[in-house]
Amino acid sequence: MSKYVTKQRKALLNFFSNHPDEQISAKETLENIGDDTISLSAIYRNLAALENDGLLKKFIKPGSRDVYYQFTGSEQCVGHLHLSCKKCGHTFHLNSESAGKLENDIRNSDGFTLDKSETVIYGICKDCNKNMETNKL
Amino acid sequence: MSKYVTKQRKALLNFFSNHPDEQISAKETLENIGDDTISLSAIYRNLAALENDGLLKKFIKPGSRDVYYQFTGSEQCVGHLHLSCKKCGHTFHLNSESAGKLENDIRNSDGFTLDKSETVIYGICKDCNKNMETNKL
DNA sequence: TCAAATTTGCAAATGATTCGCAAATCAAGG
DNA sequence: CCTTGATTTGCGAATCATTTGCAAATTTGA
Repeated sequence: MSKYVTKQRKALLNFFSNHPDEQISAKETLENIGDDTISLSAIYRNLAALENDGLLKKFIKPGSRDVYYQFTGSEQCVGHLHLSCKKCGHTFHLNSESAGKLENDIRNSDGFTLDKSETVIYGICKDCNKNMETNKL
Repeated sequence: MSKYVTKQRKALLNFFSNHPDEQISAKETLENIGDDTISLSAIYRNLAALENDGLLKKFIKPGSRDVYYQFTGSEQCVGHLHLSCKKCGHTFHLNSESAGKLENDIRNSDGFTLDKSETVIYGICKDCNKNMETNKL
């Protein structure tokens, strides 16, 4: 898809590789990159290209109206299923054993082939669960 | 949240209960309801209310720019994890045994509590897998 | 260094979603 | 059934993110 390596694309990929698992909006990526010679259009076009290449996930957080992006093309992300906490917003990786089991279960019972790079599992993370317990007492 | 049962809300809920697992945009729900005395505003407000009540999932399909809604409050849906096929767009329920295993695995290994009603698992369904095989030969 | 292909910035266009407000509808009680 | 206060609606205007057209700038490979 993308043929030329431009400053804009480099900046974007550089940002994502320094912020693995960050879930972020288009505008926020630009703000974070902080280079005002880069336009929002370029950001949008590059995000679309990355998504097209399967390196980027695009989604809405439950309850939010905003569109978020998350890079899934980095070494540390490839092959992992993502868990996203609805409370704190942090992202975690499902351990590969459980992920493998799920993958097999789904394939065997439903003939369904899981796409790890597209899937986000929502719920409440360990810490947030703890905090909710604590605050209840 | 919602206090009054209005015609608009009834129509929306009626549509969803007749179309379990349908993934559909706001505008499409209105077109499907086909009552031109109902406004898009009302649709949006009711969709937001349902989402707020946890009866509706809101998401973007990979590759698409549109926002889709899926009712998760019906009997047949409650407690099921959804599988969404990236090819044909159909939705399936993960069998409850696999879903239960996944839920336990995630909780035991990561302390993460799965939210079934928010999560959509993406991949390729059985039939589409078959077709892809067939067309390859 | 040159030319063709690609990408960019800008500003304008698009399109979905939200919002304000007066009018219509709803639920509950008399 | 009426009446009344609370809630919801429809409308049209306002927002706001995203896309697009096009000329200029950048990139790549020869």
